[in-house]
Amino acid sequence: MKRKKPTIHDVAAKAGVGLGTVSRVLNDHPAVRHETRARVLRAMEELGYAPNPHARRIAGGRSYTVSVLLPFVATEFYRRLVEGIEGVLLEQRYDLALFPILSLARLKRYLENTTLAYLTDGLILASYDLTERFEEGRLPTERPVVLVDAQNPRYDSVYLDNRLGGRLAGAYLARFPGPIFAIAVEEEPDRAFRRTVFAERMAGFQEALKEAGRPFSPDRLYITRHSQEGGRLALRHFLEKASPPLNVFAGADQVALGVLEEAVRLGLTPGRDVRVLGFDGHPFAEEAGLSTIAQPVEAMGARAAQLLLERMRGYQGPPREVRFEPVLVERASTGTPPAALYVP
Amino acid sequence: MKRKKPTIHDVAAKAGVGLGTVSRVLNDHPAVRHETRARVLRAMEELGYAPNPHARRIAGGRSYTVSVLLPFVATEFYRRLVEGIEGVLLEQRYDLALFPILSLARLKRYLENTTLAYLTDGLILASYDLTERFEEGRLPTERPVVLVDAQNPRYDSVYLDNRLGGRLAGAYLARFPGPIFAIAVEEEPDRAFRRTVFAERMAGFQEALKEAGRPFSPDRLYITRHSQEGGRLALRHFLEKASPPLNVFAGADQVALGVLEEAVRLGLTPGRDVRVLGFDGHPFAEEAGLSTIAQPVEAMGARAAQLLLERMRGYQGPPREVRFEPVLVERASTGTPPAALYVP
DNA sequence: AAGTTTCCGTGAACCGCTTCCACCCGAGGG
DNA sequence: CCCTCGGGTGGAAGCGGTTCACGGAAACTT
Repeated sequence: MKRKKPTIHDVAAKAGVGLGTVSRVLNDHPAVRHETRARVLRAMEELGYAPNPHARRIAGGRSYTVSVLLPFVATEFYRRLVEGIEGVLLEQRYDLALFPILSLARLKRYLENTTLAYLTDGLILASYDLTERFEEGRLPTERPVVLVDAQNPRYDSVYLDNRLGGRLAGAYLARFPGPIFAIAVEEEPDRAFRRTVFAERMAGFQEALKEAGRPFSPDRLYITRHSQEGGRLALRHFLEKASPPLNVFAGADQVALGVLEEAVRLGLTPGRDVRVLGFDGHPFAEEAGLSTIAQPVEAMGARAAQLLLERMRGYQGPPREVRFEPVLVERASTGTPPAALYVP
Repeated sequence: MKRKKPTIHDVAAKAGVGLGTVSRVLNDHPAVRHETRARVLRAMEELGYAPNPHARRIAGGRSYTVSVLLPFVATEFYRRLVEGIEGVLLEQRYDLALFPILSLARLKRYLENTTLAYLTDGLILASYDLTERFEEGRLPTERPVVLVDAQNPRYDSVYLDNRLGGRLAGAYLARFPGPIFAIAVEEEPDRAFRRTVFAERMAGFQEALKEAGRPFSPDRLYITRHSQEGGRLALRHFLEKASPPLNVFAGADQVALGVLEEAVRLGLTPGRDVRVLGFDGHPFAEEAGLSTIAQPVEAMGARAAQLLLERMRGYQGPPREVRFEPVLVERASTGTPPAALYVP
């Protein structure tokens, strides 16, 4: 005997008021006498009533849910990003629904406008700038949209200045003796998933090296997947071309970690024989004593959520671009600060 | 001049048919003449019409969306799981919405029944068995529910026999000379997030060792977080108690990787001085030459999705428990099969 | 040829909620 | 004492669909 869920009608009946009043209570409308409101709230409580987001949305109200479209890679970056978004949303009693873009087939589905993803109150698009795949560069939704980790002239966007990050890395490594190598993360073969962040980091890096009078030669660049294994392979490759000490800039912490490990495995001392600089500033970089160009991922997520909330509340201004700046964090892997990388 | 989205009415008018007919076309109802159907479809096409999931759901139909509640930890396990689920769903033209349980506060929110998560066509609950937090152990939803990576007598569930996995590990390591150590992954302090999988693995492990006549003494167990760093610390700890060769069973691949690295760093040879066996069978284990107790995560996800689809299509039988069995995969880290762990 | 079926279609009712207009009532103004 | 005004409230209309009772026409029956 499964009792049906109570509706607004049940609440109205129980509280002895009209439907409109219940709805007003639900939406914090001011024109309800305090005493009436209390009565309605009590009725809801007793019935175990909870409003139906579908119905609210259909009726032109809010569903109090925000969609986040993201590549669901099991990576620290997205964990941190979602955490940042979540923090702000939770505070405002909003819910979060994640829509992973796992495959090209799935992407196609998101390009149609059939999905729930487009029908919540707002949309955050992470990393992939899908807009270019639509006519006029607009997503098939009337709801507010914010991009994170991507730039776009048509929508609010929050991004990291990756070029600057690359420059910081270049300027820093240029100060050390020994040849300088770099590892770029390879782009997805499929154009749909292509991103430019890694390319930007490398561009900035080479720019800064040039300015420092130590131009970067292309044969010192190694391109690999976003994995530790990639870092390992890279280091071995570099060691065939030059002998220690050498300096390595990896476009991602994950990869840098691989370099570090391979160095140890080969009996080299990080920070002396091999200086390694990563990019991301993920928590595990700290554990590993990895110097890195840190990006404030959580803050970026939070900011994106804030921008979205403002739009959802009616803000109509022109698209805003919020630029975040990465910061160089020195640790043992580049040999400068704390004592040793590794204290047994 | 943003044109409003076309509705079913627009389609009906354009195609010169009634609303009911359009709806029937939408739902693949057989009682529509072929020619009429074609006309309606053409009208939809021309108008760029797409049905509104909220409205469909509200009207008692399907929203063609499935929710997955999961701990959003950036770990291979969940990536693989979601991939498995996604594969089946996509095939059936269903969408997937992820609801991350990031914090206790968020969990509380999911315990209320306000969220969208409970209002899609079905629900997959990963890892956390939230049911015990509700009266009568039932989630606040009438929709079908399937649990993965957890067992439950009230709902369909798909799980791995972790105890068996532990037994496999125990029986295998018991064959090698040298002391046997184990690393367990620590449980979340908060009861809400507590899981039992790691405990089960260890229980099976100790059981098998005992049966093999090599009972496990508790002081050879090290408990740590689910990270590589944890594996590192563990190995150093073990080396204080015994000298190589020794055998280590880690409750998770991630941790096992840390052991492997630390071994190399200390100049020990994996597979000879230190034999390491992980648990999970993630792709990176293969790259690293790590022996492991592999679990078919994708298959588990796929199966869960299938069970859910069956329920959504009306299957009414009693709860089903689908048990998956892990498999031992031997690689270089336990020294037996392929030549060397590491080929420069 | 009239009575049944079968096949297709139609549109009203309804899902659970928001919104808006109408209405009531007591207070303040003339 | 009559009017106006505005806060508080009730409920009809409508959001975009699904469903179901119902009906017209063509295809079968005797």
